[in-house]
Amino acid sequence: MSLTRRQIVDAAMDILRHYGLGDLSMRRLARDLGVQPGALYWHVKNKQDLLGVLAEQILAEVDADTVDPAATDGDPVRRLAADIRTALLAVRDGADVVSLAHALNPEALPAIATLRTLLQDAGLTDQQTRWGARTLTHFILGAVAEEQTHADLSAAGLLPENVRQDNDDEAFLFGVDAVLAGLRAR
Amino acid sequence: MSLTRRQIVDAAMDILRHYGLGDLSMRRLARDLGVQPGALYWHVKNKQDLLGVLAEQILAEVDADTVDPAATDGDPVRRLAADIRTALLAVRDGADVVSLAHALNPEALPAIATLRTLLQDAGLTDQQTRWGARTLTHFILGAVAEEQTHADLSAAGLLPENVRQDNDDEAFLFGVDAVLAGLRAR
DNA sequence: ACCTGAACACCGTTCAAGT
DNA sequence: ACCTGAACACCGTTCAAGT
Repeated sequence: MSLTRRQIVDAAMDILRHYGLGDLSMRRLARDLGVQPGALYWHVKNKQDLLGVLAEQILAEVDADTVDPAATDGDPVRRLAADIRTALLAVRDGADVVSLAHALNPEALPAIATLRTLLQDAGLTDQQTRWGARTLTHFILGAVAEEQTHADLSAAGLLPENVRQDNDDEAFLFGVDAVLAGLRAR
Repeated sequence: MSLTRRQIVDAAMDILRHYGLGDLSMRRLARDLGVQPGALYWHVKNKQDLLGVLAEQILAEVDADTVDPAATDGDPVRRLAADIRTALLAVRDGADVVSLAHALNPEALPAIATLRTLLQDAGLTDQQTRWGARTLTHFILGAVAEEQTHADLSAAGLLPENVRQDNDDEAFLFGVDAVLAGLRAR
């Protein structure tokens, strides 16, 4: 049986989950698959391309939950933001991976496109929707990336003295709510 | 005359300005300075340390402007945010460099600490201040990083089809204002 | 069609040894 | 004190040649 794109993506996801983005190299990936590095390039354009696929996969189950319109608890945007955060936290350096992918190709991530749709539905103008979605996206990715870096640092060695252990869940929702309140106040 | 920490930092800043973060390697830096790579490690702990110093320098002139309390035009937080953005935009990949530094050591960047101070002065509670500052910081760094990535991509090759050329200045201030309005509505 | 072998052009960091 | 030389353990990517 020959190597598969799926196998490559799965092995990459494994490295990400267990060792983080710093350990995810094409060579390490090839080693894990028992194959020469060059073999990967038959199935995948390059590393960026691979990271893009990983980013999509990290956010994949988010939309499934969100399509469900029956949930009546709270603001839908708030819920989607929380779901995205959960998905990012489920994978080591998830926020960094998605940030990279998002930087190179926004619009490619459905979960984030959905943010827009929901804002649009809430009755904002087109421009408010676009800029509002960008504001929220930057906040979400930045906040979770900080959480994960913090977690990595305190797991590995010392983090620089200040162990300001804020409640991350609360802080996150505080930020989301602030942005949403601000958007509606426009 | 022997090599100096200052020379190293200045040469690094030069590479950053003209070629970007992707070209800023310790070996390239050594080559530019006419010295062996190992020599750098006498003056600088490691690359992360160097990037931290660069981040501080990128944001250095921001505080100078902001200490001036005589300016009466508009919200001081809004002005500071705009000043930070300007400082970041002045250097290639400035937002990425500062994001890296901020991830590894928040509190180390005075300009960003000032954001907190200003929010505190505006009469928010301690928690609102901390979380509000985080929200704003993530937005600022994320928004400018996106601007610069976009600029890099359109300068280098093709950016993926969608040349959504929004007005970045307006979009940025829109985001800042939304967050600020949201904070005050709490 | 799919992969190996081998190369090209790089990295960050350490450290004995020199001056 | 400060730097060189040389090494260690890596990178991403390409591509002729094999099967």
